[in-house]
This record gives sequence, structure tokens and C-alpha cells, in this order.
Amino acid sequence: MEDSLRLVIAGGLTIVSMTSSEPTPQDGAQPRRRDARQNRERLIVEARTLIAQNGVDASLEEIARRADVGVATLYRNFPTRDDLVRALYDIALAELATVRDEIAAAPTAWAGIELYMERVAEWLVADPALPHILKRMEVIDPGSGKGTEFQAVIAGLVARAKKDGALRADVDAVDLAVLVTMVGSLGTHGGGHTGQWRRQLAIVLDGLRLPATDRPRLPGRPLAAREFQAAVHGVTRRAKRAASGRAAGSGA
Amino acid sequence: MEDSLRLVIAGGLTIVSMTSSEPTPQDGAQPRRRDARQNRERLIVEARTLIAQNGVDASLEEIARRADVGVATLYRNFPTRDDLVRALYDIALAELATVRDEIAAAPTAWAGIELYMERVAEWLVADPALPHILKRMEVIDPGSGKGTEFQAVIAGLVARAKKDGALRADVDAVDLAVLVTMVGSLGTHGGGHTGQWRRQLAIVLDGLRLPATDRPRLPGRPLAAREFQAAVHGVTRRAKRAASGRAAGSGA
DNA sequence: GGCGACGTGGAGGATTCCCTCCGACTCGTC
DNA sequence: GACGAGTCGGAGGGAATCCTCCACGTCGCC
Repeated sequence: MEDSLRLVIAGGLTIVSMTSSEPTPQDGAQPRRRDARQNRERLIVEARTLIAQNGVDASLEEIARRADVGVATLYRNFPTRDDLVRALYDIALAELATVRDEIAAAPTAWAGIELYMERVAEWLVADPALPHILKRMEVIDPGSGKGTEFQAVIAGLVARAKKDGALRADVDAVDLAVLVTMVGSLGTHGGGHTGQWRRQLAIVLDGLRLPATDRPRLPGRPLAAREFQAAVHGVTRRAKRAASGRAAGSGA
Repeated sequence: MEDSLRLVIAGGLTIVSMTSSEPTPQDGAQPRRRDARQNRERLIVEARTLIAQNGVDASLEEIARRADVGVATLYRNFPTRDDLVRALYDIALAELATVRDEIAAAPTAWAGIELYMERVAEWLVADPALPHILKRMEVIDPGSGKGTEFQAVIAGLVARAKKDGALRADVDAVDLAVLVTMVGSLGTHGGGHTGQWRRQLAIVLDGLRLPATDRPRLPGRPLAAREFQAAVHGVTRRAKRAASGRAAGSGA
């Protein structure tokens, strides 16, 4: 990983940004034959879907089945379940890599903070498999959060925003990380109403902003109670197990 | 369920508050013999623990094993996995029942809102099995959110708080529910640093409060980066599977 | 203390999943 | 078109899990 840049969002999320645009040529990750690469792609897609639904322990056989490949193909590409998780992690990370540049280009420190919060929340919300993957990564590879480059950037942003009088003085970069994780968790609970999290993020930002009176209008509209119910409890189309219909019926 | 009171937090969370202090005497839930009741208790405790760790799909045999009972005992008490989930749900709900009275006793509408947010968030954070249980409940029993009594209470609170000029005008009761769910999710990610969520809740409340300048000090202290990392990715003491040590080593 | 009903534990068949091994197939090249 | 290396798919042993059934143990009442 010589040509990778290790970044960290407040110590929790490690970002690997490639200098070349090629997807990780090392690691034996890139099979040569065309069909092999396509199979790998399909495996990754299905893995992400299934992990989003069933967690990191999703059945590997099922993933292979849905990707229309044999189990052996899966094991050849990802000898261990953790290798699969790592692959998904790296892909997600690559998607996030551009955020750093956007932040650097922000006109003010506060704008940078807004951008940081929004982009990272967006990233978290976009992929419902991400929480499972991140959680697992922390178990697999606990030391990966060591590089604190990105965190340093955010910390600098925080300091400048405070000096500008744009950010309340009693929070720090880690608080922001916690907040963005929190907002991002709204995606976990079922992506249904896209963009609803922006309302909540706006409220959070209003809780951080100075002067406190300077509030923009909330984006979007509030959810109806029914929509909230559907959104919070990820109502996926397929019940987790086929045999779920019986039992208890009219009960409580 | 004649003597139960069905309440709803913004359509998502149903509260059952018993008028008598006895735990659900109907439903065949209460075995007569002492040892039987103790076994049931122990099953519930272990089930909660294991579901918190492994999700709703936690092994039933393992639950029985840890509770030091045979599998049959588990199945006798909870013929279906969903019956077990329902039992855990009812118990958690009972713990929440007092919140309504507290809210009613609040001196101002805003105080009621603060209380609502704090108590419900606390409830969510306290039990790491809860998110799994709630999610599953929504699949099992989608109609249970019908009673909107509690939601009506909150909606009334919101209206009064707005009239008092204590709550910003562009949010509604559902927004509050989303926010409290969001804050509560901080517990999901590993309960480690108890009370950290109060900081984030305070920030959220500041984003809601009017006049906007009236901010109390944030409770607690910010997390160190290392602590955040540990807290967000639920670093439980035991890896999910025993065989997790090998693979990938120094790699990325 | 004894009896009966209630409750218990664990064996066991069916299913699913993990992971490996090997014969068959396909891509890319000559 | 043919060849070979690379790739594929599925069979199959082992383990875990689900859930049922039935002989045995224990509680509580008499």
C-alpha cells in the first residue's frame, strides 16, 4: 500500500485514497480474465446487498447463489469472509476519498465543517451495509485508525471556525464525528425516505452554529407518522426467513 | 390485553403500560412452578444479552445453553423465536411506561419535550438489544403502531412549545421522534462511554430551542479519538466467532 | 412422606452453512 | 481451429442449528 493515503475521520473511519485511478492492483484482488472480473463484480454487488439485509454473517452460499456463480468462485476471490468485508470496505472508502478535496476548497471554515458533516453523513446513509462493514472492520483490523491526517484537518477546521465565531466553543472534532455518525445512522434504519436525514443534520448544525440565531430553513418536509414508522424499522421487501408467516397471529 | 394501555411514540414505538404490577398474566406467559419461572427469567436475560451481541438471529440453542436449561424449555416458554422477541419487547416497553407521567408533570411544554427526548433516548441507549428487537417487531407485528395516543400527547406538547416561543416553528412531532431515534442509536454502537449521548442530545436540543441564544453548557466532556473509535464500533469483549484470528495479517 | 401433575433435558432427523477438492469448461493466444 | 493456463461449478464431509418427542426428575399439595 505504498501509493495509498491513509486518512481518518476522527479516529474511527479510515480512508484510503488511491493516487492512481486503478482499483487496488495489489493484493491479488484483480483477476486477469474478463469473466473472472465480472464474477468478482457481481459477487461484490450481491455481498453488499445481502450484508445490508442480514449483517456481516450473511450466508456466503447465498451470496454466490445470487451472483450466479459457484461457491468456489467466491472462495477463490475472497478466501475468508473477512477478505470480502475488507474489499467492500476499500470500495466504500474510495468513494469517500473526494471529500477531503471538497473540504479543502471550502471558502470558510464553517462551510468546510458543513461540507464534512454533509458528505460523510451522505456516505454513511448511501450504503446500508456500511455500518455492518465498519463494525466488523474494527474487529478485524483494530489498528487501522492510526493515521490521524484527516482528523487533523478537521481539528484545524474546528479551531478556525471557533476563531471565526462560527462554531460554538464547547465542542471539538470528535463531537462532530459522533454527530455525523449519529446522523448517518438514519440510513441504517431503512433508506426509504431519501434526504430526510438532511433535516436532522440541519437541526444539528443549528445546534453548533454561531451566531445561534442565524438559521436557514430546514430542507425537505417532516415525515408523516406512517412514513417514520416505515423508515426507522427497515421494512425490507422480503422477510428474513421464509417461514415467518405463522405463529401468534392475532395475539397482543 | 384488556388492562393494557397502548401508546405510541410518533407511530414507531408502542408502549404497553400495565395497570397492575404483575407481569402479563395472560398469554400463557406465567408458569406456575417456581423453578419454571426462574428458568423463564434466565432465558430472557440470556436472550437479551445474546441478541444484543448477535442480532435477532442469535442461536436459540446457545441461549438455552447459557441459561442452563434444555432447548425444550426454551421452546416451551417461547414456541417461536418471534414469541421470544415479543416478550423482550413487552418488558422493554413496560420500563418505558413511566415516561408518560413524567412528561405530563413537566412544568412547561419545552421541559416536557426535553424530558421526552431524554427519557426515550436513555431508554434506547440502555438496552443494546432494543434496536434489533424493534426492527424485528415491525416485521412481526406491523399494525401495532396504530394507537396514536402518545403521539397525540407529543404533538400537543409541540404545539404548546411553539406557541410559547420555546420551540422552532418548522419542526413537528415526527421530527422529534426521528431525532430521538438518531440519538438513541449512539447506544447501538457500543455502550462504552455512558452518557456521551447526552452531549449530542444537548446539541440537538439547542438546534430546536428558541430563543436560539439560550444555550446551557454541554454536559460531560468530548470523547478522545480513541474512545470514539471504541464506542462507535461496538467493541465487545468476545469476537463473534472463535476462529477470527488468522487471515490477512499485515496487509492493508 | 408420598403421589400426581407439571416441568425438564437431551437425543435425533432434517436443514443449512462452511469450506475443500477435482473434473469440466472457457478465455485468450498462436 | 486448437491448445493450455486460468477459471468455473458443484459434490461432499463436518459442524451448527432448528424443532419435536418422550422418558425422567422435581415441585407442591395432601
